[in-house]
Amino acid sequence: MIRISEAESRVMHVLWDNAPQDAEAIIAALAGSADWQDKTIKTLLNRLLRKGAISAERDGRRYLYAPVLTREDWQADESRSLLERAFDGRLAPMLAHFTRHEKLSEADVAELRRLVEAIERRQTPRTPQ
Amino acid sequence: MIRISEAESRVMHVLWDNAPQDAEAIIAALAGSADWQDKTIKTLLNRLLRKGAISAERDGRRYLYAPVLTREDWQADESRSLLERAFDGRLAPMLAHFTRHEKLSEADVAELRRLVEAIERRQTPRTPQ
DNA sequence: CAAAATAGATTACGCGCGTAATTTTGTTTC
DNA sequence: GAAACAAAATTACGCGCGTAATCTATTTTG
Repeated sequence: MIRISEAESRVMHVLWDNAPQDAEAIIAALAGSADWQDKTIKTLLNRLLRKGAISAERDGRRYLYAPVLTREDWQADESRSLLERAFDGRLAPMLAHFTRHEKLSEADVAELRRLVEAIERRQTPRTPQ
Repeated sequence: MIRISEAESRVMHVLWDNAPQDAEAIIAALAGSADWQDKTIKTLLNRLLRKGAISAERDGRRYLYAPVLTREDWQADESRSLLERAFDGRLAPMLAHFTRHEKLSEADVAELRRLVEAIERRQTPRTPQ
């Protein structure tokens, strides 16, 4: 599993939103959110490359970078890590935590209800045939 | 916010399950799960002390350690961190991820349904008065 | 073509972490 | 009381991370 650091993940977000991009564009995209020198971002790009989290295709004198690790796979890795580390792998307590401790908008609640119902339909066919 | 490392959190789990305990008991409790020398665990205890995550009360020639950081607070910190880092702070996509990608037992689903309904009762009183 | 600019590659450096070993201090035993 | 033991305190060390600066090679400009 490709493990990326917090700082590296911020660079990944830029590429997940739009790829491929060259270093200059990535630096520009991060100018607002992160207070980093351009060299810092180059370092992060190189580390991501070495880890195989992104690819680099030469384009003249520059490289075009693109994600290899997908956002979904990374979210899955991080989520599973939290689940194991903090909730002993048990999903229900974790979901209970989120619903109790995070403020849910009405839209969140509606979404959650839809999810539950979708799962129930898939999992426990209520009236067979 | 008290930040503890992965290894440190394993020591915390022992104390969350049972406190106070002396170093020897903690070492014994970890003997099965972690493959650590006793010195390693002592180091982790000292780091947790310096961070203020645990307390140590002298008891003869030993210390009795107890959590200061609670399991619930730590779970909340870690959960929020994941939510921000990986899901841009938006809860619905995160919940969707969990329900889609993790295998839910029937008990999980039932629990989830109870949660949704509890939230709905609290949040959107369906038929006022 | 020489000089300047620039993208990328290499190197840097302090800090926390994982993983202990060594040293000190206080207690128990002969 | 000296020796042995044990618990705690201190020190160690390589690695990744955050955060760059410096070096190198190539392109652009005058």
